Amino acid sequence: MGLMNLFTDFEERIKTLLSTLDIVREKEGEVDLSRINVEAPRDTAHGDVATNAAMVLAKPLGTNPRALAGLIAEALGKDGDVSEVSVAGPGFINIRLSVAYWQKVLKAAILAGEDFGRSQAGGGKPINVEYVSANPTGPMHVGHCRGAVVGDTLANLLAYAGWQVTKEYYINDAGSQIEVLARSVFLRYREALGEEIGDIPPGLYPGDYLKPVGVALADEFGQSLLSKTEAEWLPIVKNKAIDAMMAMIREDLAALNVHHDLFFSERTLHADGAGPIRNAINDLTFKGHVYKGALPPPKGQVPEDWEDREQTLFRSTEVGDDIDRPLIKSDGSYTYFAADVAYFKNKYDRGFEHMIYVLGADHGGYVKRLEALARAVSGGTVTLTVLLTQLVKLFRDGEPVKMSKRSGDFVTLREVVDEVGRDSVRFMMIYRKASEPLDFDFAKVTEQSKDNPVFYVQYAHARCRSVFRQAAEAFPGFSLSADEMAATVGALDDPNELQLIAKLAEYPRIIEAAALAQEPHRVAFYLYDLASAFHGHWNKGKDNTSLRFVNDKNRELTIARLGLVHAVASVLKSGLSITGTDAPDEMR
RNA sequence: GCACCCGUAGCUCAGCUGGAUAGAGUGUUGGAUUCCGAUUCCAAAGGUCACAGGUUCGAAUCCUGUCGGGUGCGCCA
Repeated sequence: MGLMNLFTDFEERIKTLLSTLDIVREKEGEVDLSRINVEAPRDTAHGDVATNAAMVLAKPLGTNPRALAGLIAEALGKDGDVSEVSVAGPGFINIRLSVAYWQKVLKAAILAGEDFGRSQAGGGKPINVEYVSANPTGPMHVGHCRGAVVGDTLANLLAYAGWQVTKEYYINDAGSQIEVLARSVFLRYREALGEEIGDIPPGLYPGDYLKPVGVALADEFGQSLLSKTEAEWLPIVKNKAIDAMMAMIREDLAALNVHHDLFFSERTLHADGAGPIRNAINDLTFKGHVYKGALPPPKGQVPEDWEDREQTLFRSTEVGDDIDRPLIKSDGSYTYFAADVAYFKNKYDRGFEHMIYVLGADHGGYVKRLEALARAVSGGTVTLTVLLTQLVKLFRDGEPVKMSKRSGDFVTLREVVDEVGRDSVRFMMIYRKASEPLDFDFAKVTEQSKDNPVFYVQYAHARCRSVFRQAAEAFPGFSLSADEMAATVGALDDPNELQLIAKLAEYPRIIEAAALAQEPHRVAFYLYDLASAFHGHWNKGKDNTSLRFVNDKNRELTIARLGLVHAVASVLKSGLSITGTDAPDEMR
C-alpha cells in the first residue's frame, strides 16, 4: 500500500537507494537518515517531489551536497516511476513523476474511497480527548462552541489517523456553583407551586431555563419538599438539577454534531468520603510530591486580604510548574485541583498514555499544573497536551455583539446553530488555527458564496455528484463500480488532470501531519484547497470542452474521468466527515 | 511583577515542525465572458515575515532580548 502516500513511498525508495551507494556503505550505521524528508516543492515547476537528502547527508559523509545529489539523482533516474530528475540550488533533488505513477496513485485513491487518507500513524494507541466540560449550570453559550468543535474534530482526525480515541466530557458537578444551581431551582420549584417569588436574588441563576426544572420537581414531589430543611432537600434538588442541565447540554452538543463517548462526573471522585481523591493524594504523597506549607504571596500587587496559611501542597515546581499548588484548603476540604489530580489518575489507571485537554484561552494559567501533574503521577510516561482555543468575537453586520453573563443576556450555542446552521458553525470554528482569535460574523457565515468556505467545499462535493448524474443521462443504464473506474485510469494523461491527482495525493500526508501536530484546522484548509483545484479544473472545461468530465462520444474516457471525480468526492466526503459536516449530493 | 498565546500583502489569514524567488482569499488596477449549477474567468501591482542579535550549508519557522496586542495569576469552580 505504499502508493497511499507518495511522499513516504519515495522516502522509502530514497533510503533503500542510499544504502546501495558505496559512499554510504562505507559509513554504514554512522549516518542518520531520519532528517531526510520528501515533500512537494513550493513551485511545481521544480518537480513533483523534492528531497533534501543530499544536503542533510553531505557533511556526515564528508562530501559536498551537489556531488552527492548527483549520485543520488543518477540512481533515482533508473526508477521506472520517475520521469526526470534534476539537481537544483544548494543540492535539492527534484523529481518529476511519470504519468503512469500518477495513474497508479489515482487508482489507489479510487479503490480506497473514503479510506484513502486513513493512516496507521496512531498505531492503535489509546488517546483521551477531553473537551467542552462546560459547567452544568445552564445551556451552552457561544464561548463553549469553539472548544467543542476543535476538540471533536481533533478527536475525529486522530481516529482517522489510527489512534483509538475516547471523547470525554468532565462534568463539574461537585462545586459550590452546583449548590447555587440547586437553590435557584428550588426557587423555581416554589414558583411552580404558585408562590410569588419576585425577582431572582443576586447570586442565584436567573435564567428562564430553570423554570421547567422547577415544574418537574413540583410534578414529582408536590408540596413535600417545602417541609424539609435545606440539608434534606438540597441533595434531591441537586440531582434533579444536574440531570436536567446535562440533558440540555447533550441536546446542545447534538445540535452541533458533537458526541462524547464518556461523561465523567466529578461527584464520583467525592463519593465514599472522597475515596478517589484521597487515593490520588496518597499516591502523590507516596511519590514524594506533597508537603505541608505556606505559599509566598504573588509578586506585584499583593491581595488586600492576604493571610499566610498552611495548606497541603503539591510540589509542582519540581516538575515544571511556576508555583506549588494547594490540594487541601485550610478548612480541610479539597481544592478543585485535588479533584483534577484524582481525575487524571483515573484516566491514567484506565490505560491512557496520551491525553489531550482542550481548554479556552482563559484557562491558560492551568496548563503548567496539568503538565506537572502528568509528570508527577506517571513519572513522565504520559504525554499530556493542552490545546488552548482563543476567544471568538461575535459580529453582526460588522458590529460586535455585546454579551453579559450577569444578566443572563448571553448568546447561546443553540441560537447560533439555529441561525447559521450546524455545518457553517463547525467549519468556521476550525477554519483558523486554534491559537488564533476568531471573528465570527453572522452575515458572512450565512452567505452562500465562494466567500464562505463551507459552501465552497460542499459545493465542490455536490458538483462531483452532479457529474455522475449527468453521466447517467449521457449514458443511460450507466452504473459504475470502483473497480471499473480504477481499471480505466490509463486514459487520463492531461496535465490538468494530473495536477488534480497530485492535489489528491497530498491528502494522506496532510492527515498524518495534522494529527501529529494536533492541528485540525489543516484539514479544513486542505479541503478548501482541493475544492479550489476541482473548481478550477471545472472552469477550464468551460473554455476547453475536451476537458469536460462527461464526453458522450467517448465512454472509456468518461469512465476514467468519473474515477477522478469519484476520488475527489471521496476525499472531500472523508475530510468533511472529520470536520463533522455533511457532504451533500446537491446544494439548494 | 510573573507565566502563556499572538505580531506575515491595505484587510482576513495560510505557510507542510529548518528548505529554493514567503502564498491564498478579499480589496485595488487592467482585460475576458450567453456559461456542463455559484455576481464567473484570466492577469498585474502589492512584503524590512514587529525589531535586534544568535544557532548553520539555509530561519517567517528553533534560542535569547526588546517593543506592541490578548489571556491568566493563593484557600473559585
